[in-house]
Amino acid sequence: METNTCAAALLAELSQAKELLKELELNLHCLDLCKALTPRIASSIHNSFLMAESFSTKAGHDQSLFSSLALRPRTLTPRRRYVRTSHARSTARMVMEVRIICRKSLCSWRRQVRVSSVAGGVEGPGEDDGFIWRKYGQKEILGAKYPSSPRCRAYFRCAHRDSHSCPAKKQVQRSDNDPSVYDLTYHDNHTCLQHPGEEEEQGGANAMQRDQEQSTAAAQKLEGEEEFVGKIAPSFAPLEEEQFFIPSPYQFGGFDEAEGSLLPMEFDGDWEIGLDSI
DNA sequence: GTCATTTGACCTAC
DNA sequence: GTAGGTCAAATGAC
Repeated sequence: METNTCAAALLAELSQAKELLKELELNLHCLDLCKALTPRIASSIHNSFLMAESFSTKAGHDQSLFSSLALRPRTLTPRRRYVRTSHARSTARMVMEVRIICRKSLCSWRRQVRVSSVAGGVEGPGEDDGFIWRKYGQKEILGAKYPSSPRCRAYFRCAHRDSHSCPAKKQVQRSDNDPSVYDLTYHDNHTCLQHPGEEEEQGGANAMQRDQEQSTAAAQKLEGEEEFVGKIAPSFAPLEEEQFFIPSPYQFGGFDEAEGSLLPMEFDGDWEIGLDSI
């Protein structure tokens, strides 16, 4: 594919993702619409990454996507940087927005859980999502609105982190707007349910069944008893800098329509615009 | 004795 | 320098 054609296709895909995200932002109050939009956005972003990856692989590092964005080296010092043209700037802004959205909306997500006043402490709802968590830290948070409440955020990781290398984590913090509401921020998905470890394999069907039951219970909890608020709204903070860098490899998530859940996937493409690491 | 939690220290990004 | 996130030794519960 010719360079300009590749760039145009990528820009079109990114534009579509941006439009879908705007639509999502406007309809955050409508859960059904959000659910419908999310896989379309994830698909569009995924396609963009695939395009960029194949583009980059085909054209080579310095002559790849970013040369088509009219990025030109200002200096050939060990930390090469690029000065962007206006066209490149708008394109780069789009890429950066997608990156922010990937990080904020797909790698992590947040929901709020209303609990009774009986439940005290920053742990709040505890293990009510059906997963087993281990607390590994607690931190005081500045500027909390309710000084009487525990002004801290508790950090939990999946209890199967060691045995299954499960990366799932969550943060629990009392909401500033309503002390009876806890903000739960999740990072990464559970892999322990999808990849049973050695002890389950040795233990046979019982352990597998237990995991499946736990998974089902968790799903029922998520759908039923708790108040789903939505994913973190994407941020579109204006870019002030003339230069920017995108780290690589970059971890982002994808929406599995069949599973109805967010799945982590590793992007290992070349997205170093600034070549900062050279 | 084992395991989970607590909490101060440390690390890293901004 | 500061704040957020993580580590790991100490502590407590069973």
